Amino acid sequence: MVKIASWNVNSIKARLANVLDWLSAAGPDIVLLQEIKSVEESFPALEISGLGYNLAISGQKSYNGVAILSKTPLEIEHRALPGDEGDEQARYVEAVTETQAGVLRVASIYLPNGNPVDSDKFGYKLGWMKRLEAHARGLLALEEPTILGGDYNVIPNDEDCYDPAAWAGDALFRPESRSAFRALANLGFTDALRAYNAGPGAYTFWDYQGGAWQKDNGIRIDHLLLSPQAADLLVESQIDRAPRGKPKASDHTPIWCALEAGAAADKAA
DNA sequence: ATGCCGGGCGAAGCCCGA
Repeated sequence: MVKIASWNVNSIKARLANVLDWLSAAGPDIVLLQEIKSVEESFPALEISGLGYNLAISGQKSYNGVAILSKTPLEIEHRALPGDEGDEQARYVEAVTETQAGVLRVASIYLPNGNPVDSDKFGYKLGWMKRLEAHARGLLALEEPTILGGDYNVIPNDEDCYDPAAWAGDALFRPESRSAFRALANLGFTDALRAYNAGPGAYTFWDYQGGAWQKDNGIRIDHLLLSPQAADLLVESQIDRAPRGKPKASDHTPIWCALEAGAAADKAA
């Protein structure tokens, strides 16, 4: 079984102890990190490789930054999302790795927030999503097990939000954002969590403010999208709430899925 | 609640996040 997780850590330096604790406790094989807020040179590589992980990093000073950790060696395919050479923000890294469930292609995605919606940030978000859809179309044509995971900054449906009315108009909830997310998913991806968990209350983010965690005022914005070949291997997917309740927590908590070779054959039998 | 927290930067106070 290969366990693949995604976690927006909101600074890898501020979160190092929490991240090391969780890696040791949960033992994921592959981890997609977002908002590391670090360039590659100052990423705590020694500490993380000490737990047996190989690294693929697309870093940036102060903002953004994504990484892939994997217990099997990584071959980097892309350090940025194709389609705009002028885009300087570190929000995408893609690699392939040979696991016991076969060769997997994984991408760590930090999709732009897009607020405020009357600024060019919203246009940047929607443009970024268009580029992601175009790239994902090409990835699907490869017919490989592929996982596009990360902080999508999109609340897909009303049930993914504690109070839809409070989020109406927000860039995470605007019809344009949700429509773009559906267009991507509808190319043929499986939302791993929703394959195993129906209904409301499956949140991955709780604001630091207003006691959101204590009140469970959460939203689901971190997603694992699986190509058909990856979905055939899917055996489980969950949100791990434990890290959000720890001291000095990130405002996001990890989401993970498990893939197993021969899962489709087992399901059919 | 267009920032109540929290992080980066850098050494006060602003930028940014969702």
